[in-house]
Amino acid sequence: MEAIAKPQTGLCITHILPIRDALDILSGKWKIPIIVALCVHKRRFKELHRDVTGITAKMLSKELKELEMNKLVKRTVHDTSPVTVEYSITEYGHSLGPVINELRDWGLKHRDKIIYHPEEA
Amino acid sequence: MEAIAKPQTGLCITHILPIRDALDILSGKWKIPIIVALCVHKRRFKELHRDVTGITAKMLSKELKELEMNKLVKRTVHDTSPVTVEYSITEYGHSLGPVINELRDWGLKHRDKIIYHPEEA
DNA sequence: GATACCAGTATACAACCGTAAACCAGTATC
DNA sequence: GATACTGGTTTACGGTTGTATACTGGTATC
Repeated sequence: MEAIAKPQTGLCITHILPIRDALDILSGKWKIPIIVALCVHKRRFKELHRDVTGITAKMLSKELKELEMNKLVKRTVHDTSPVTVEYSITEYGHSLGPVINELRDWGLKHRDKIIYHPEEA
Repeated sequence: MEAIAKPQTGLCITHILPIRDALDILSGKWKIPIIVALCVHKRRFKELHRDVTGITAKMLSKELKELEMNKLVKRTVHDTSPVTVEYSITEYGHSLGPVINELRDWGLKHRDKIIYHPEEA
């Protein structure tokens, strides 16, 4: 790369990099649906598997691990028999609320636009 | 990739589906960086290729087509020689502003958290 | 003993995302 | 003629994402 900083370097640091950070954590088909489901109330693995429509056990397991690593979701093992595992959203996970709300608002508006004005520029 | 996801019930319709719609359109490594770059000012292909650090021509071409299909970006061909092509953000593209701002805010806060409180729950 | 539920794993596979590099036509400059 | 600019496309390839199916071990129920 170049030794001399490009003019948009400032733009990158303050505008693009944090967005990439956020997208890295939230990307993929399932993470946000899982978070939304857990925001309503905590759930066990099989309950999540049923409630997050279409996800496979492998993906659910993988996504939950990543969300736990990022401190967005908490995994609690209860010493019952058989063992039950409970997933809940952390306080930090709740900090995603505004992001999720904006995404949802935009998605709803977009859906309206697609349905009612499909050909409009 | 479907423009509109399958019909479902309750929580899904009002909360999860619109988020999926939004993510379908914005997903991937490059779309939001491209939109952010174009928000600053319109650019030609090669300029974008230089300014969106790391993207390949193939991906840039592909992403621009998808963004154009979704009316977020406008492609204008100028009858110069050689032909110049100009990409600009549409008014509809600007409607993503709040989403991008929230993502950026959260990404900045997350970065702070990772840097200053890496072990905290 | 047979079945079912719990929380996942294991394996195999397909599709998509993304990279690297070469290549195209047309115009202009050296 | 050689090179470089314009805006891309083509080919080849690897890595990740995501799906499908089967399976584990322990407990409880029928």
